[in-house]
Amino acid sequence: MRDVDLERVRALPLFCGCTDETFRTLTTGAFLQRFPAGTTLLLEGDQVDFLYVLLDGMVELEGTWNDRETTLAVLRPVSTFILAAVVLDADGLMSAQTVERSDILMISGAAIRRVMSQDAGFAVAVAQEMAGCYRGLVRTLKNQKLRGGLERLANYLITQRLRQGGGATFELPHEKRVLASLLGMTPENLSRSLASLADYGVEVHGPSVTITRPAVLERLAKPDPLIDNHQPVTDALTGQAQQERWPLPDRGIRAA
Amino acid sequence: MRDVDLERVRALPLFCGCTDETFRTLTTGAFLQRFPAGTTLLLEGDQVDFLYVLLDGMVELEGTWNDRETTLAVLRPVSTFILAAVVLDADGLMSAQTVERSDILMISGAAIRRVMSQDAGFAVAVAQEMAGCYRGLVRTLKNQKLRGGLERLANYLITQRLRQGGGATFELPHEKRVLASLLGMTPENLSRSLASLADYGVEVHGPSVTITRPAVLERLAKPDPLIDNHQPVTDALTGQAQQERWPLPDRGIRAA
DNA sequence: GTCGCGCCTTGATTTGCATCAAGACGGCTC
DNA sequence: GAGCCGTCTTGATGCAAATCAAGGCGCGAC
Repeated sequence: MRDVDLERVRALPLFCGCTDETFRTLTTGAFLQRFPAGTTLLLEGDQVDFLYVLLDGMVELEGTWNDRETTLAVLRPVSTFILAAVVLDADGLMSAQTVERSDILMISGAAIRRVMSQDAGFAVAVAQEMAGCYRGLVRTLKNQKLRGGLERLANYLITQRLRQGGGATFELPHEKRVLASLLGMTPENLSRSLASLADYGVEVHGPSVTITRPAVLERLAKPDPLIDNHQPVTDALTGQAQQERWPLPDRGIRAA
Repeated sequence: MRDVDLERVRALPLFCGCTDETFRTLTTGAFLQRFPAGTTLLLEGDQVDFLYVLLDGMVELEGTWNDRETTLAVLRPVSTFILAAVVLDADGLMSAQTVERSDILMISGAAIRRVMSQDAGFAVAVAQEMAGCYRGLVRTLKNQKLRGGLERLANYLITQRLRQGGGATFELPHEKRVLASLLGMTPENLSRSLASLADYGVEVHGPSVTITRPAVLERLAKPDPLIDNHQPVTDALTGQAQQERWPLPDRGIRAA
């Protein structure tokens, strides 16, 4: 495994608080693998033996029931996934497959569980990461239960705009059918909803979206910091916990 | 605080792995309080200063947006809540209110965060509890996105039957309007859905439900271990992590 | 180039669910 | 007891979303 990759992993919130020894223990048994697009990494119900760390590419997490299928999340580097199943040594509740060719680091789950009880700093980092993932899901569930399809889409666009720098034009990060599934609607309905957002200043050309009147769109979307995480995504902030900690600077002051 | 209450807390998965010193640190600063029914313990967006432990009574967790409201969970003793916000020192994403008169132990969040980095056993327990909560939410989200209202209700009834001993007759644990909100439907629709389940051998008299032909109901509900957690609730198994660990007996053997 | 195959879009139709409205029932106060 | 309020039920209606169906478009294979 290349040093540059090791450093990227070491910089993850999940690993930056652990001891060198812990990190060495975890990475010596680990291996980095490259998967082509469309590879199924993990099937719902499978025993989970590894923690996965996405270093490059894109991964989709999905759930199925009764021949239906839904996208639960789409991951970008650098992210870890199925940590919860690893912590509890339980079966995975979702499937994972690559969307693009992806570089993925696989770390022994047994090693992670072993090391947690020896390195409190690492255990704390795992707890924080899990808490961040949990809060992300709470947001998703509220989004799903409280908003209608058009509102979910409008808020998604607003969030994307901010995450991609806040300019008027940005790119949809996935295929539209994936986006539809993520938003809990059919591709047909996503298409229609995008069309009807033209009235609110949204122009769509293929994967490129331009929001001409943000204020108008916001009046429809009613974004809410308790549902939408508008944190800008920077290189410095990876991992679910960090994303949930924002905006914590002033909290730190309050607590001090 | 009474010794008998202290012991119940000590026996929680979250606390039974920590040192005596950790436990003493956490509980000396804590206080037990009794709240009447309908008390709001915590409002969405509030800063969270305490970990709450429900010792007696019933608590509802809810989320709101744009004058809409949805129930995210209903808790029974002994449960902890808002652990994620405590771990990350973040604002709460949901409101909490008592449904019945409730005895609730409040433990300093700052103390919890402090103690985590000193007691690896405790930090591991927190990580496991968070992982269990996370997996519970994944199940909820799949339930919500993949199934229709009638299917959610049918599966809810099957789960309740098992949790209450598996007899043909059992009781709905909450008011029907709360149940409706939990299942993501209106009270009107819950009423109609219950009525239409008569065709599948479900008899309802007030809060009491009888399932006369479980096989027929299951053919409609198609329960799935990756969505429905059919673990029987016993006194020995409290806490989200433990509930997610079942059925682990044979996993232990495989791993050995 | 031409074919074929996904993806996306658009339209027509049906279904599921929310909403609106009214009434039944039980528990409560006075 | 009468009156009231909240819960639950039932029916009528309207809207949102899924489904079904057809066609356009981009792109790679050959």
